[in-house]
Amino acid sequence: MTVTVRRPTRQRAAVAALLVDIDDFMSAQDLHARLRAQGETVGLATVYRTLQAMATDGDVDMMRTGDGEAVYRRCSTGHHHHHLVCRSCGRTVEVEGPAVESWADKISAENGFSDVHHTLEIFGTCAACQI
Amino acid sequence: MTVTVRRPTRQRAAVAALLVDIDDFMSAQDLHARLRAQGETVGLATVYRTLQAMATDGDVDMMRTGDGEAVYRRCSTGHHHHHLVCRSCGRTVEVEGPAVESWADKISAENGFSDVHHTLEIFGTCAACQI
DNA sequence: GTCTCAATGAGAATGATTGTCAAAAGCTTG
DNA sequence: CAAGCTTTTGACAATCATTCTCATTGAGAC
Repeated sequence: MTVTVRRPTRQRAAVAALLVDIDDFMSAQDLHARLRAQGETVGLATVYRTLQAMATDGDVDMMRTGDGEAVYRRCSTGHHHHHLVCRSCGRTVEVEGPAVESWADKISAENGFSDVHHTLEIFGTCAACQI
Repeated sequence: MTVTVRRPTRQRAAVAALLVDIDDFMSAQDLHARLRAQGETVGLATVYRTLQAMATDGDVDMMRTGDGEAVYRRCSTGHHHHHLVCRSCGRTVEVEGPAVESWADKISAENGFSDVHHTLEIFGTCAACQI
């Protein structure tokens, strides 16, 4: 078991803090811009590296928008879960679907696939945005 | 209802033909390189435009790889379906999951989301690749 | 304090994708 | 078939997110 050590730094703390404040998916670029706007001095490359590290550690969720941009969001639970995202305002609801998980496992097994992993996101318009 | 007219051209035919031959997901760059290798003269921009048009028309499936690159594949059915992709050899199996569809709809409705749409892909190692 | 190594940052580099715009190619009509 | 009109193409520039490089800085251990 490999345990990667991550040193706590001011930049890492700033990124984590902003992720707690905002609670919708945000791109690395966006996050960097906001940090700069707040007066924090953090390099763009650092934001990318930090987000990737946090995603690897399971501290944030990473998702791809329709045009392939990576967006991140603080993860409320360590559980495996999926998202229901409003395509208009970005509001996100974390959802779980045990049935989906077992369906994916069954399908994989039936086709001889092992070591499987899946991605599932649902996009729509939330109640507040469909006025 | 808007009906977009698309003119049949040599380039469009070449792309379609190659997609029939290869039956795994392929990126626009990759497709372009293969066409060139075959001696076809097709511009890269044209390949991108053609693939996007075909995806819009539902003639091919578009998916994003783990690193955000768009990959395309000929669609065997017009039905809504998902993919089980071997992360090693790229072999793809089209799968359907009625249960997943209804689960997604239910979850969306419960949270007040409308006009929903979802993405779901399963990645794993196929039987042939796990030797 | 000092030593060591991970972390940072500025900017260059990469690489996919899109935009531009003049030239070429499909239809349609005469 | 020719003319006219419109879409499509292609070479190349432009974007833009992401990664790389490498000298400098900062954290933790002793």
